[in-house]
This record gives sequence, C-alpha cells and structure tokens, in this order.
Amino acid sequence: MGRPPCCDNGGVGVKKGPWKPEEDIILVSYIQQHGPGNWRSVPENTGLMRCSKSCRLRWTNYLRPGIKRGNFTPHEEGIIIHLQALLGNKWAAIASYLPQRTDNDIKNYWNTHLKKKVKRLQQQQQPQTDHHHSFHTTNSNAAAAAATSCPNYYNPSSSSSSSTHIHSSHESMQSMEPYPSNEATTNTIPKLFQFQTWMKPSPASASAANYNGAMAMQEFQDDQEVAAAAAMASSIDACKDHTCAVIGDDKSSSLEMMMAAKMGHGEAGFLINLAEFALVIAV
DNA sequence: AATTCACGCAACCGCCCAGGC
DNA sequence: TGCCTGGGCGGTTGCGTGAAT
Repeated sequence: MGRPPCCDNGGVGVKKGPWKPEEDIILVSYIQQHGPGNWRSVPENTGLMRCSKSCRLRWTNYLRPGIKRGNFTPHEEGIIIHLQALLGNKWAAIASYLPQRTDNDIKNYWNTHLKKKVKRLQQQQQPQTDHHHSFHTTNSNAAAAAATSCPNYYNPSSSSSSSTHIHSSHESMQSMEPYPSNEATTNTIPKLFQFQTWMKPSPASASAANYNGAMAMQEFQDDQEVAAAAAMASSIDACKDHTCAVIGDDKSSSLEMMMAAKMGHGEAGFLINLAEFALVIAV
C-alpha cells in the first residue's frame, strides 16, 4: 500500500531546487490574499510548478514574516541546548519556544554547531564516567548552575505544565520585531507585504501566555549560559532514564516539568519536587 | 590563479498523524 | 470502523561558498 507522494503527478512538471524571487513573490502574494493553509490549492491557483509541500516549506521556513535568520545568540543557544536535552530532536517543539526561529533553522544549527559544542563542554564537565556514583552530585551542581545563571528561564506566572508550549503566531507577529534585517533576496519579499488581517493562530497554537513564557526564556544573560545549558544537558542525559522509569511514560513532559521546577516554577515545581524525590529514592 | 576540501544551509524525501468522509 | 488525504515533522541530501593548499 503506501501513500502516493504529495506531488502525485510523478514529478512531471514539478520544479525542484532553489526558489526564484519571482516564485517567492507569487507565493507570498497568494498567501497574502488567502492566508496559509490548503497548500494543495496553492500550486493549482498560482501556477507555481511546485508541489504543495514545497510551497508550505518555503513559506514556513523562509518567507513567513517574523523569521530571524542566522546569528544565534548565546541566549538562544542555551535554550536550544536545554530543550534538546529535554525533548530530544523535537525541533518543532523546540522551535515553539523560539518564535522567531524555524525548526529547520534550529535543526541545522544544532547539527552544524551546537552538537559539537555541547559534546565538547560535556567532556570538559564530566571527565569521569562513573555514572551512578557521580549522578546525584553532577545533577545538583549542574542544576544549581543553570538555575543560578538563568532564573527567568521560564516565566513562573505564565507557563503551563503542558508538554507542548506552542506560541500564538498572531501574538508573536505583533510583539516581535517584524522583519529582521537581512540582505537575502527572500528576506526582502515579506517586507513588500503586510500580513495582519489574515494572520490567524495556527491550530497548534496555545495561549499568548505561553508565548510570553517563551519570550521570557530569551532573557538569558551571556555566554555562561551556554556552559550552564550544557551542564544541565549532561545532567538531564544522566537522569533521563531514571526519571522516566519513576515518573511515567511521558518522558518529555516529565523532564520539562523538572526543568520548570529548577527554574522556579509553581505547581509544576511542586510536582517535580515529588518526582525528584522519587528519583533520589530510586537511585 | 587554480584546485581541493569543509562547512552551512535550503530543500527534498519519506513517514506519521489527525481529521473528514 | 476503516480508508483517504492533507499537513506536519525529522532525517538526509546536495549545492553554493569560503578557506586552505
């Protein structure tokens, strides 16, 4: 069985490869009129010789307003490292904490920069390999370091204990710097248009409060945070399996709660203290 | 100046999931 | 209830570009 490819004409007439500026303009102007969604109709109605997926990706990863490209700050690096340790390669989930970044961008940045960086930092911080013996101390120290360096990582008053903190794209667009300064051709495209009337929250969007929480996370201070994040990441790696065995099946949720607790959370903090208590007993 | 190499990033591929019928 | 379809996601590829030789 198996599904046919999204471009089920067998690829005949479907253009691949880099997008041209004129194609971008066509796509953007169409979305300006109709809004994102119903991607299958986009190539049909615009005459673009692109498959619907390609159109969607081009929009979400490149043309969508509010996207910031390149130059990841230490704040963002710290967030990515933390969340990657928590959630694994759930780039879309990680991207939801960084509304200005796309999952593709984060994924690329992780693969090309941060993976090596974290590995190096973890090697510096964990020279010994006695896992069980060093676990508790390492965890505490790393957590303390991270908590000290970034007390507002999560916004205690706005985050929920849900495992999916998705920002509201509508709120995001209004509160973020709309068009970062890039000279790439494609970055000039969104500047040609205003996208406010039709901007609607994505189905996966959560509350603006979660977006505020995400933005609060960007209040990281300096390069030390990257090291702290790496320390946290290593501690998370160390305790991941233990935690899940104790707490339950929802690994990402449980770990996220732990993170939230370490940063000074409310209810989640209470729950996670219980979880950590159980964890210590288990270890 | 020419060639090779490494890296970064845009885009594609294939699988999965949710919703509609 | 099961099938079909569109949309979403993570992994991977391949091209462009700059550095090194």
